[in-house]
Amino acid sequence: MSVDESPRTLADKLNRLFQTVRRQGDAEYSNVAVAEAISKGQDVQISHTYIWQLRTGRRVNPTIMHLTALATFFGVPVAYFLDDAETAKIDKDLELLAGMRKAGVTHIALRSAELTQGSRAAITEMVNQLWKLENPSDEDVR
Amino acid sequence: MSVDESPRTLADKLNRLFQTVRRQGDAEYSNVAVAEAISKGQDVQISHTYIWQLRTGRRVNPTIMHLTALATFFGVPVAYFLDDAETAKIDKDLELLAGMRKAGVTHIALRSAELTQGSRAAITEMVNQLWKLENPSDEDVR
DNA sequence: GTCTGCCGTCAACCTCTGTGTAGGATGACG
DNA sequence: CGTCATCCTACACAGAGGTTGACGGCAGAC
Repeated sequence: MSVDESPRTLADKLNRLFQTVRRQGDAEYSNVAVAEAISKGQDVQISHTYIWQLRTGRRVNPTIMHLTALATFFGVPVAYFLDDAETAKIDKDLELLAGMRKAGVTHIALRSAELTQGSRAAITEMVNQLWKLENPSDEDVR
Repeated sequence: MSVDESPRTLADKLNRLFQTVRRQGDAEYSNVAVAEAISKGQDVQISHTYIWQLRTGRRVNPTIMHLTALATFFGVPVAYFLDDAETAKIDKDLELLAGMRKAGVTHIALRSAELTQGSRAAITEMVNQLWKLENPSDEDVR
């Protein structure tokens, strides 16, 4: 894995954390140190062996309990471990959705939902036409 | 749990999703329906019984694989289940989100958000007219 | 009525996550 | 050199995560 590239697997992400988050600018935390710190600091038990398995990709499907414990220790949001393309896409939609409140689109959406099939189709068509008019460059739909 | 309060436990959060995210404005998805949809749509196996166990709080510590599968199905980021701040934020949009999911409306809403002010006004007007036509009894709601 | 289909519930079961424990490698200190 | 300490690695196994299959309840169709 090159240094300036985004880590992709869970193991990569975890290793990246070990590599960057250090105490006093010293050497990396050891698996044992992290396991002990978590077991004492939070009321979650975790073994150094298991951390090693996660780092080496031998185990890839931890429970949310252990994942949050690790995230908490390294001071990153849990989403750090889960953030993939799919999540990014959903986030984008949600962002747009939130912005729609201000734009007054909420009304359109909620009302449209209560219309008959035919009326909705008409609205869809109209929206599409207007959109094409205003976005001549973009060819296809998301 | 009161309706306008943010759900706290995993079970609560999951139930909230079932309650708000429905198809065609109909009844809630059944556990069986969700299990089948996930097993077919994504390449993740999950049993309806297990979904029930999660909803009733009998199991509280799922693996990230199953959690992401559920989040993906309901169209929310995985962080919804894990980060309470994120949960509160998303909950606000959930009602709107539920409205969007009804047939054809997602497209209308998302596209409308990208239109110019004038076009949006035109659409709004058209929707309003149609809505009044189809709902003669209701004078002015919401 | 009863048949069919789908639902939520339950308990027994199986799979795999996560642990205990120990081996080998390396470096610090005497 | 030997000893101690601490690390990463390995592997068997306990037990929690997740599944299977069956039961009773409830609605609609015949």
